[in-house]
Amino acid sequence: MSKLKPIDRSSFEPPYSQVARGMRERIVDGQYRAGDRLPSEAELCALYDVSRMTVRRAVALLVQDGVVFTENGRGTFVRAPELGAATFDLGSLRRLVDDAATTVKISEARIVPPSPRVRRKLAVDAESHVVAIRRVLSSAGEPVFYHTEYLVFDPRRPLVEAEYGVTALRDLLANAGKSGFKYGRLQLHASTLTETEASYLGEEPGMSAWVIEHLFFDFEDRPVSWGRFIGRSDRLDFSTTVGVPDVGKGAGE
Amino acid sequence: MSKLKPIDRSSFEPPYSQVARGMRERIVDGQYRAGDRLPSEAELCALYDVSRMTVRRAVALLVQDGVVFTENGRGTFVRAPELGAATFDLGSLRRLVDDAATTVKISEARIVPPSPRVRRKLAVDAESHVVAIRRVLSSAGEPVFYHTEYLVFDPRRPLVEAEYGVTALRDLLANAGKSGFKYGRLQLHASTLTETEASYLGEEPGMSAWVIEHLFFDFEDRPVSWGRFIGRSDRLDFSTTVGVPDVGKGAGE
DNA sequence: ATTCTGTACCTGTCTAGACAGGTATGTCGG
DNA sequence: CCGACATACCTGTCTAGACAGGTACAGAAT
Repeated sequence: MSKLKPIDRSSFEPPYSQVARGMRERIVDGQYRAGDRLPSEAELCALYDVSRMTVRRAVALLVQDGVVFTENGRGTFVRAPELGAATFDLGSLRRLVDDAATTVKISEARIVPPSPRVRRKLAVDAESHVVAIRRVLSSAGEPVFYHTEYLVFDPRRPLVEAEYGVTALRDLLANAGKSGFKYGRLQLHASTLTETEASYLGEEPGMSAWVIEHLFFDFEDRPVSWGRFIGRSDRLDFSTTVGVPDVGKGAGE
Repeated sequence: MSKLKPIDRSSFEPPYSQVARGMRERIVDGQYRAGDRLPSEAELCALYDVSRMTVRRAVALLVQDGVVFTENGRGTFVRAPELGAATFDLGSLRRLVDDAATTVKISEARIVPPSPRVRRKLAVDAESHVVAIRRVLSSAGEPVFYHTEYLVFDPRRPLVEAEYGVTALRDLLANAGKSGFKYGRLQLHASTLTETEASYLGEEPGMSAWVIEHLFFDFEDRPVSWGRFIGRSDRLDFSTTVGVPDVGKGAGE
């Protein structure tokens, strides 16, 4: 066990990241394999000539990435890639909305009495009203997603037209900074296009599609917005990796 | 700004977790809202009477959960819930396989010449052979998932029958400890059941379904296993939350 | 009025050491 | 043979302090 890769103190990359990258490389190389125990923190301190907190931070990075796991009193071990540990994110949906070539057209925005389903979702009675918004998201002129949203209508605070537009959607998806929501629940479904949805998207009914259902709550835990994104299954990319595919990504904070 | 909740030094919950929970509660209460700046680390040190590293660990927990974000030189701010930041995991698939009521039946396991698609996925030529495995996962007697897998056949190392069975699948999904894979790529698709798939699952063709496609690589970055899980869309739960739904979950390590 | 600069404040990073508690293992006494 | 105990090693947690570098703002120089 020798000091194979000493820390470059003049580098812009801080030591904890260099240590993490070094260990990651050894795992990728196969020097340490699934189940193997890594050198103890004290040993790594000596190997890289850094303090223990720095080593622990490096290890914490690898733990966070699912590359290794620690057991109290035993050591740090390389984790085997697990299919069940995979996570998928909505990155491609976010990219779609952030893309300049994406346009949002509001096909409908009016105050309606709530349907039974909307009543149940938004926990409102039949006498109240909701704002129904339907949008079509297009990328490069081609319709990609059909979005329906129902907002609890508050007659005391009439909303500005702009709030239903593109900005509101962008705030919902990307960083809002200021949104009236406390939290939201999301569900991902596999479904098929109805005739209405297919007509909006220029596809054929029965085609397999994604449904992203979202329900947002205000600070009093009352539901205020319920809606669904519906789009062709090939327009959203849910792909991910388990294990240690490459090293390049471990550097950024 | 007073010491509202002093740290309980006799509690089993370590101080860093108590601090994180305290700040989380204040955010949930609406005391701090999206965009607001939290007290600086030095202020939190004084408020809770702990060292700065303890405060930083607490903040790091909240950052990891997406509750707050930090900006160098400016401070720590409450993050607004973003739909685009949502992540989905395969927890329900893992639970399904871990469940004692789940059975795995191998409907086929034999050495076959690879189809063009399998040849492409596994990067093998037409002269080589692959092991084709088809499994049906049932929960409480009811078929839930249909799994097809193709393994590169290595004649030098004939595999044990058991490796194709339930154990191999469990290792693939839950913690394996020792697997021959270095990493894997996963893709989630929305699709519809073909006639073959529907017959295995006791459903009707055309029904919307999940497809989880997986491709695993060995330590020489060569693909060794390609396969797909196919199942009814209502048998996998892809639900998640954005923002701060509740406080109870912040305690565990 | 504009630009530059110092300063206060903030997060980011690192150190050296300390104690607690879990884990594995060997030894000793029964 | 076997259980109890001591011990070495490991990760988990915390402290007090230090320096670096980014940010914002007020005041000085132009």
